Amino acid sequence: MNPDSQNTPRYHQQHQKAINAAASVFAEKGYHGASTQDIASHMGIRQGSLYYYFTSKEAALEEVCLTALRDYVDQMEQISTQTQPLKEKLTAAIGAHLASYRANNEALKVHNEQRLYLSEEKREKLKALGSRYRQQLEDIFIEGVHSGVLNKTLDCHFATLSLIGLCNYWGTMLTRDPKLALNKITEKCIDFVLNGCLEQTN
Amino acid sequence: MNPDSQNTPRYHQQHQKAINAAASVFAEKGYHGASTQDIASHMGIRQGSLYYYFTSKEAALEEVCLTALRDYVDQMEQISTQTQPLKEKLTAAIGAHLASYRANNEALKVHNEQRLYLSEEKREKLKALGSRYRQQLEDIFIEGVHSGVLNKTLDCHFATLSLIGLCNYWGTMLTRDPKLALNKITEKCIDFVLNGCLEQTN
DNA sequence: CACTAATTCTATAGGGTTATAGAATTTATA
DNA sequence: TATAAATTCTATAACCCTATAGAATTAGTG
Repeated sequence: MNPDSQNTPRYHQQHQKAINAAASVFAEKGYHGASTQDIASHMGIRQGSLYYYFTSKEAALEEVCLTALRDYVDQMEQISTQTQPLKEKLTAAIGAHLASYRANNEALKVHNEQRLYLSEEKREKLKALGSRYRQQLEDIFIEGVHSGVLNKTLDCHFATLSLIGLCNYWGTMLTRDPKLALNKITEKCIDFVLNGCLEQTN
Repeated sequence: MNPDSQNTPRYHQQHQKAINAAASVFAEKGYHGASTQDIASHMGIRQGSLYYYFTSKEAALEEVCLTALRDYVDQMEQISTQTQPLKEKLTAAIGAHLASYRANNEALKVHNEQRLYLSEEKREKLKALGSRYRQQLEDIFIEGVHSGVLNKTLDCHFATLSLIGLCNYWGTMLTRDPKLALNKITEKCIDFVLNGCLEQTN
């Protein structure tokens, strides 16, 4: 394969199709449960032809995870740099997180559930992107504490991770049950994170 | 195999060992990523001999999930039927949940992450147990609302699922990072769930 | 249209997998 | 200790899987 044979429009288009097919198949069957045959069938080519677009099955998983994270981090970056009140920012962040699950973002599911099956080396690449995302979310919390909206004693790191855990949980639910209403879940998540469950005693 | 050859003490002991080995291997490599060879090696027998204890690899996964849930539901049952104030009950429930992760309860992790690879038929069996657990946790929330400790407008079902999502997230973290302190995480989870992040305005 | 480059295909090497049959061995019991 | 029952082993059938080589086809260009 010529080194720059990958610069044709068709290559880009098919490559993207391959990543989507891999995301879809990995999301449904898991990395080890899916075969390269499954991915090829899903995009209507033969098993062997897939290797024109991926150097290996593991490389396919890596690409799926990377694209998922990239889209995701970009979105978060936009939100976290906008100047708006905390609640709105948090709403935007949670909404974006959940919406991308509902938008059948299979790649995101694959990243969350399957990335551990990557070699340690490949996982390192993902970590950089992942922690950037986490940091931006954490910055929202920190800002909220400084502005006095959030509890002074809040452990922002813990809150950030908890919110991610919560969103991943409900994100999975949203992909699993199409009857769940995205905006209702989003609202409830925000209320849960901000107010907790206790009766306010004021 | 004689139908009641499974009533010897040795059979029970080895069967248990097999379930533990399967849990451990499935937890590390995932259901499809693990081979029956891996499980057999882990308990020091040959691959073929494993089939004296499991009728199939899938049956092994089912047994792992079932035992995990059974232990778990029993624990929750005890907690939810004790008469003590809400906060204590919730603390006990969260503590038990997280502690069983930290106690290297690999079976629980397998149940959460791998049960979708079971046939639908087998998953049905798990659902019954699972919803019993969820119901008991939800009862704690409902009781809290009635007694006036929790917010009157709280969606108890949503809160229950969110708590489960939160605990599963931190549970996974606890198994992944041995440096995390169980009691601190437990405390923080309770605080997060009860008070949320907002500054109280009283 | 002729020629080249890009894309896809077929075929296969070299593995690894589950599950089973029947032999060998260990354990329990009379 | 002999005998039966339970447990484990070896060997293997019958798959499925990844990755590659080289041929065939399709698309792009002068």
